[in-house]
Amino acid sequence: MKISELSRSSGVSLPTVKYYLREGLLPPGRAMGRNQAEYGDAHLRRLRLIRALIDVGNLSVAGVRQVLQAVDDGGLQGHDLLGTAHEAIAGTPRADRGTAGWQAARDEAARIVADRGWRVHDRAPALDQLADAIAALRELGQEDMLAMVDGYAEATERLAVQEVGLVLARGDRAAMVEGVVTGTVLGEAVLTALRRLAQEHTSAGLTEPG
Amino acid sequence: MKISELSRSSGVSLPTVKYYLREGLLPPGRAMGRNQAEYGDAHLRRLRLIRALIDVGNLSVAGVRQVLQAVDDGGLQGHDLLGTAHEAIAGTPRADRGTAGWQAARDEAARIVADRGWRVHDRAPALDQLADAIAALRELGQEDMLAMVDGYAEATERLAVQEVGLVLARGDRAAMVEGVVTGTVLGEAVLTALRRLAQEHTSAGLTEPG
DNA sequence: GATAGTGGATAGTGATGCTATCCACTATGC
DNA sequence: GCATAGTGGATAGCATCACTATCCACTATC
Repeated sequence: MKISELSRSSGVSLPTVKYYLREGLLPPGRAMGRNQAEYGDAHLRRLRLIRALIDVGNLSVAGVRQVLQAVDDGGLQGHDLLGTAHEAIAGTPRADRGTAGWQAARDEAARIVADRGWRVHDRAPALDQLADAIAALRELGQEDMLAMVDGYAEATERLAVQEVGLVLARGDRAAMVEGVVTGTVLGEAVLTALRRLAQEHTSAGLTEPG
Repeated sequence: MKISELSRSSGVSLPTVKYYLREGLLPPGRAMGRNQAEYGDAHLRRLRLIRALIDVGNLSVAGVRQVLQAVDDGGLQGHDLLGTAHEAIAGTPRADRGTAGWQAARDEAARIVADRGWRVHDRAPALDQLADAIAALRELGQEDMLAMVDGYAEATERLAVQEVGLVLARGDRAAMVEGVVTGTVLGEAVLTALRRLAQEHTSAGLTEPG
């Protein structure tokens, strides 16, 4: 497959394909001459994955690169890969990390996790993100919302068992790796979309006469 | 309170406060003279809300403006406000909407919702987002992940009842409005952070010997 | 009366994610 | 065998976004 065909069959514009090649998101094709290279099905798949991570998962190009490097790192096991994926989707940290209010929220986050008996790395980016959200809720005087935390934790724990089981069920490593990435990023997109729909339905039912 | 004090006590730089004023995110202060205005507690609260939506909720400035306009629109009831919030956080749509694969995914999304008996507006942005994610999963050959959809829907439905109940429990309209916005946006941040932590815990437990 | 600060306007900045153009060269179709 | 379309590679340009900086005439405050 030539680069133009790769572009056509993926729906990604040719300059953009070249851009991804430059940025190292897409591995170079097999060189067939000075100015000719052959791209395969793996490239097409990879290109689709890139677009999904960017469009659906809202990852930055840099985040995608990080994820893909982890995917390509044959030495990485499932669990470490998950950590890398989480780091890549973490995004820019809030400015107020380090203030007293944030530290308190961070402690609260650690306590929530500990109370559940969850064993997570204490430098997990998600802990900081949880602290960000808790700090913001407190700062805004919306602490009553924190009553939801238990429900969220309970639900996500149950779901995580299914999710991890699903990925492990695949058996071979390559498929598991892809499963971790897509499960983490696209699964999140599915979950939040469903959450919004559920909210809409429930809010209509509880606040309207019909 | 003068603008400099507003800046200082919110932690937002003065040029940025001016920028938010220009952009209409922050209402102008009460003019006390040609070049002097008075800002109150409401401005401080609003500024904190803006930062939370931007930093924690990953909203764009335009999205924040949309949300805040809805918040300030006294005529909007709880349910419509929720819709507006969902529109504001929707972001840029995927390019491939309209392809056959996407349409199929969109139909699937509609069916999932219908099977649950959820009554949602059929132009809800979350339906398109769900379709985006489903289409991406199918395109990548990760359809086995769709087995999670039931679990997600079940969980989010249960949570939505609690969430909506929590907001309704507030009684007065202004507090409910703030609750909808923070519950939607910051609640999502809390949920996804917890999801990642739960995954990490579960993955460690199921894939490692310890 | 000096000075620091104000609201308002306008311009500049850095990052990001492409997009466009140019180049020397080559596969391909006639 | 030769025109032409396409190639890999390099470099430059562009639009958007979220600020950030500067300037201004003016005024509150010490």
